[in-house]
Amino acid sequence: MTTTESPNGRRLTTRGAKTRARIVTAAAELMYVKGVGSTTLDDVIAASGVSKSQLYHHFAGKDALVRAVVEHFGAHVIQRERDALGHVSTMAGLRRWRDALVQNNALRHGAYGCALGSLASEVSDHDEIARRALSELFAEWQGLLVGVLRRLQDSGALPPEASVDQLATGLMGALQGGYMLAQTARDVAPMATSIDMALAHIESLSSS
Amino acid sequence: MTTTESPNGRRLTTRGAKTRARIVTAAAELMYVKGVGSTTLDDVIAASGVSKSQLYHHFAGKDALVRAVVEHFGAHVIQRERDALGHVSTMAGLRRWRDALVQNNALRHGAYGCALGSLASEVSDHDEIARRALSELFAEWQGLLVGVLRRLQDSGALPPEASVDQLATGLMGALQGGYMLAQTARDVAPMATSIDMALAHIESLSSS
DNA sequence: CATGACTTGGACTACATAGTCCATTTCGTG
DNA sequence: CACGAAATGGACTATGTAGTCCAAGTCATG
Repeated sequence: MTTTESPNGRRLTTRGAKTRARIVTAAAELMYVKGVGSTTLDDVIAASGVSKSQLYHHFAGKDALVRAVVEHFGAHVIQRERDALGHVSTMAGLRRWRDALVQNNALRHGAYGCALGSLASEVSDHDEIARRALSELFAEWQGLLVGVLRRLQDSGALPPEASVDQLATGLMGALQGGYMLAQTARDVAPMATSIDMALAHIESLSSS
Repeated sequence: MTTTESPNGRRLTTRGAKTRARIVTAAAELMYVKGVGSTTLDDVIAASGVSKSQLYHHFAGKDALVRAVVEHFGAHVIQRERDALGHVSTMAGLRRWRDALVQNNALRHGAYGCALGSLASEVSDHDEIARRALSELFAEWQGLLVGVLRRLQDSGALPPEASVDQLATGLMGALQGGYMLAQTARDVAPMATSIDMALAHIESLSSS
């Protein structure tokens, strides 16, 4: 078994890394489904099958675990969105992206919302560090949208004077608001409608 | 002192009603600022200056109190929005409505989000009854927006074929998403941008 | 003004949960 | 193989929180 240097200089065996990963994935799943507040450390222990001392060995406390979960979801979502948006350069591609998000959410009747959005609204009042991390993740996500819009602009599908930053912000807002309405209504329809309106607006700019 | 009949047939003196109201307003304030999860009943007792037995006399438990808070905020928000939107019949009026919401939120650097939205994302996983109440409140709010859009339609500012229901959903999504982004970024700018995009889209429909 | 129901105060209990501690096991390294 | 550091197991403590209980006070009503 090899050992690797962790960022803070502590040694960490692959076994330890595996344990840490098991804790984070179990915690992430629970916090996504039940919410951060009603996920207890005992829940995490039971779900991951590790002992309490392992958890406290790897994390200073619940806040540290929550921050690790934020990073975990952040990496996952950004990766997913990078794959989904990285090479999109047409309105049709953007609509396929919309379809994928909506259909993925429809599987659960919109019950759980966006992983990052749910974390954000639950955590940002309470943990300044986590709030900032989430804020940067949203910015990164939005940056991917900016990339798409720029490519649209390059291909002439969007006029050069359009403010891609503002459009990306609006699209992000529609997406997150849609998730939230869907979660409350237990129905994906408002999410679809909300994103559609943003996309329709972006598309309408080309013909004006 | 007069007594009134409460809905469930129990007698309730005006003194009792006053106590109940004090509990709800204190709980609402705390839950808005700190979140539902991290507001304890002891917090509510301390803030409202009532005793524990009073709280349990008026409410079956924390869930019941949360539901009362939902109703409280619901009545407040719907009242505010009815005043703000009830007679709006122009795009300019809609923009003034936007300005009021944004400016009101700017006072707190967007720290707390929408009262109903924050409650919704925290409660809807946990309490089905509260979730439904919030869902209906959103529908009512959206109904007010539908009213405005219909008046816009009547005055010719919006074409008859426009789907006011979908536009209202999109506007609601942009609003809620904007609140959320603002809350996470501690900056109202994304909220303003998000709503602006929705309004721009609505306005653009008239000239197409 | 007497009565009983409504209202109030606050101590008390039961329990869940965060966090601590130390003995034991596993594993990399010389 | 021997040693020490990392990793692990699980019991234990402290504390915060929801919820209970009963005695005392207040008020509408006859």
